Amino acid sequence: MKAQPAPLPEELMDEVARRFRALGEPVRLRILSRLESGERSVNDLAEALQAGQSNISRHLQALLDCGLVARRREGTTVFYRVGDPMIFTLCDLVCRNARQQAHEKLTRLVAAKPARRTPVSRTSAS
Amino acid sequence: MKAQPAPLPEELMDEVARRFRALGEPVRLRILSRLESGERSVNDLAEALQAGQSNISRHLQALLDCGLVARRREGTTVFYRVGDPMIFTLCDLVCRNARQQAHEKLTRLVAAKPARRTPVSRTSAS
DNA sequence: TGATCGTATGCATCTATACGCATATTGTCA
DNA sequence: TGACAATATGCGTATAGATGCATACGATCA
Repeated sequence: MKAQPAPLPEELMDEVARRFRALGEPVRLRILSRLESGERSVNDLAEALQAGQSNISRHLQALLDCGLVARRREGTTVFYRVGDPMIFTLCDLVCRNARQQAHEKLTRLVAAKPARRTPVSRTSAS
Repeated sequence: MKAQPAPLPEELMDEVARRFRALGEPVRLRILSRLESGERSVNDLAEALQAGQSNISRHLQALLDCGLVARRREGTTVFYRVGDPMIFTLCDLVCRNARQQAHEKLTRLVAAKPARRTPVSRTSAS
């Protein structure tokens, strides 16, 4: 009777990684960004993002595999839409984080006393 | 001097992608999971995760580059800690998403075909 | 100063994946 | 049924990244 608190089941962790990896691709983020305002067809996206149709199709497939988007047929065209608005919450959080760090970086640069030329700028970031 | 109207399209999106990509690696997620309970040394993590020391060191470096972890020296050992607790919010969200989808998948399977007889109740994680 | 411990890194290898091109597949219409 | 439009996919190539091994680097201590 092992009532493990189950920190995180191996398998689930891999699934989580899969999703993060899906989001870790600029093109896919751009796709999702476009989908924020509504569903789009593959060609729409390919044109808007200046990318090959097959390329976009594959990226959409990857997002679909993770359930990050959903799709709907209408004749021969397929419209993709965001599968879970949670995505944008994620992006907002990470975005804030990135801005924050960029800001800190600048602050450190300015704050670092511009003494004589640094011989070997040691990353004091430890 | 160019005064961009949108100060965060391309470049910031790439930064966001960088962070998601950093999180899109099972080993790194496991590292962060271990760090949730407090700071750990490289060797600690390597042993706990049954991985090579150099491997863990590199993963930590990758996380550090994104500011997802921070570090502190104490003698010859280096202790890493979580850089922004936001990480766990992200993981929670994605985790929920993964569970949800797993559940839906099961539901669909059951609804699709009234299986004549449940062979063995599969461990429905949720 | 030399020995040692913990960590970082150069190098080689192997796998994953992004991309373009051509083509297959699927749905619609004349 | 044939032609066409939109999407998906097989294949080859190029690049990124994960991993292990050996080793360099940095800090501590005898």
